[in-house]
Amino acid sequence: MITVMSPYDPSAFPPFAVTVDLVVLTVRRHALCALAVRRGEPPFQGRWALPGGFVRGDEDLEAAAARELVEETGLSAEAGAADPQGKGAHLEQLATYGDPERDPRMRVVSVAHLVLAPDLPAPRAGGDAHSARWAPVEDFLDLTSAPEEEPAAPLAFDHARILADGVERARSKIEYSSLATAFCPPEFTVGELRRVYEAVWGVVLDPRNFHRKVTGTPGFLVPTGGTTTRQGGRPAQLFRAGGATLLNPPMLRPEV
Amino acid sequence: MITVMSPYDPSAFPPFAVTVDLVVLTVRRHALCALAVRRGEPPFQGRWALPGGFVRGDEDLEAAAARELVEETGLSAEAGAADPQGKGAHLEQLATYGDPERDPRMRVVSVAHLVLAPDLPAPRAGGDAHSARWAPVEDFLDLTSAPEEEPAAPLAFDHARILADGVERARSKIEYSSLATAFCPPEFTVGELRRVYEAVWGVVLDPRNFHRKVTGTPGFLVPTGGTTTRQGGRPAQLFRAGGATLLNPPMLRPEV
DNA sequence: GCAATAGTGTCTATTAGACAATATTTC
DNA sequence: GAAATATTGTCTAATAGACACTATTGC
Repeated sequence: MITVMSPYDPSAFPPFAVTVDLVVLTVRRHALCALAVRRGEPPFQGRWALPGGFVRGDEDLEAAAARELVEETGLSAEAGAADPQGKGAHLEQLATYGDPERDPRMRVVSVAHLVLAPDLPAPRAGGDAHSARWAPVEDFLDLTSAPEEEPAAPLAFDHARILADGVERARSKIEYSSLATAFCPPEFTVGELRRVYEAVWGVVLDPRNFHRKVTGTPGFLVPTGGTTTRQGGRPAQLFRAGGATLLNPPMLRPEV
Repeated sequence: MITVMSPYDPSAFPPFAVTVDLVVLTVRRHALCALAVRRGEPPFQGRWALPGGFVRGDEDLEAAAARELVEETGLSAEAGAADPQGKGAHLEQLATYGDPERDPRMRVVSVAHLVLAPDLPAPRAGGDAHSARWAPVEDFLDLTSAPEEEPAAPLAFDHARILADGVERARSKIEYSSLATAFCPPEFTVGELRRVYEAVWGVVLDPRNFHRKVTGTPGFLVPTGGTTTRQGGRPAQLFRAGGATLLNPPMLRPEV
């Protein structure tokens, strides 16, 4: 006999676990890197995975993501348009993954979040994660077009797919938003911002046209008055992120 | 005493219900319209709501959304890049809503999906929804900037927020993708496509520049050879959607 | 004829991208 | 001085948007 559930009767529903997984991206040494933790338990014991964990019974999804972020990295997160000057990292919801087979133990729906952070000291292994590390996203994804290549460090569960979606979101979003500044420290130079774009897109940009473009886009950058020579060469002006979230005109990714 | 769950032990997790909700959009009579159903049970009995329902225990999220769509509208859905010629409507995941208070009865996490469909005959009331209707999105949202205005038909739960997010997704996505064709029948004219953009964006576009732009964007439109006079005036060429999903150059929304 | 819609052509202001030239530091 | 990076300027090809004009239907 088949029992038809009343569609809005919440007393009869299949049991789900809900988790948040985090795609935490940063730029280090000219490469787009993701945070991974090593799994200490089955399944996929010993494999790298995205940080994450269960959503608590009285906790909002975004709060759960922010809590996991603090536990895994010590980073405080600021969601969405809040925090323009960037004490905390940028956090936004990415997508939700609910294939019935994605966790071999039971039905788990994972709400993935994307975090963009400035270059950080080595991650602290949070909670019971045996270890944590930053690694170039190519190590996990094999973004080369050679189909026979396997990723150097295959991720557990469907986390490679989630990471790929997060990377693609970051790559497209820095085109039309000021989000690239989330990868920079609170004060940064035009050259540092350009190296963020170059690392995330994997391209080389003309420093002169880039400079003219970003300084000419209203609301993108605000000069702080200071200068720095930390890149060598002529001292560069320091900027902080302006209030604009949507860039008009957008930055154009070359060779599309 | 506080019990700390092992972060990856799925035998200890708070109970969640997982639903899918649908933002189904179409263009009728020059207006962007959304599908709403009238709730037959508490809470919010008698109020309009987005169609949706529980995800089954062995069902993928997207499959659940497609199933609900068929049940509520009879529309078949084709996800993502599949089905370029459009028997089925376009379906994509929108976002996930999990505020602990969003359903007064218990913890419900809803994975909202966005559906874009051509103009359809009157919706058939599906399942136990007492009635269903298309209504201009402004009826539910109050997109006028008058803050004292209340929506004509306030939606149940957090569905106004979900609908607003879906409308914004549709508005931005037709800029840089060929998704506007999802609002058109399998064969359509440039003028019909232009009226889609005008309705979704709420603007008036120059027919001459629009024509030059869309016919000059590679992969956007493919002429079928036929013509029609269903709009009156000089017969217009018929087109179907080309294979391109990303438009380059993008369509530009005026007065941003 | 008039009204309506479709489609082409032309002009102009703006812009993306190439690249020359200059400025200011460290070594 | 050489090398590195920053910053400004100039040129050119492409483009968005305004809008004149022609084409083809129904009435």
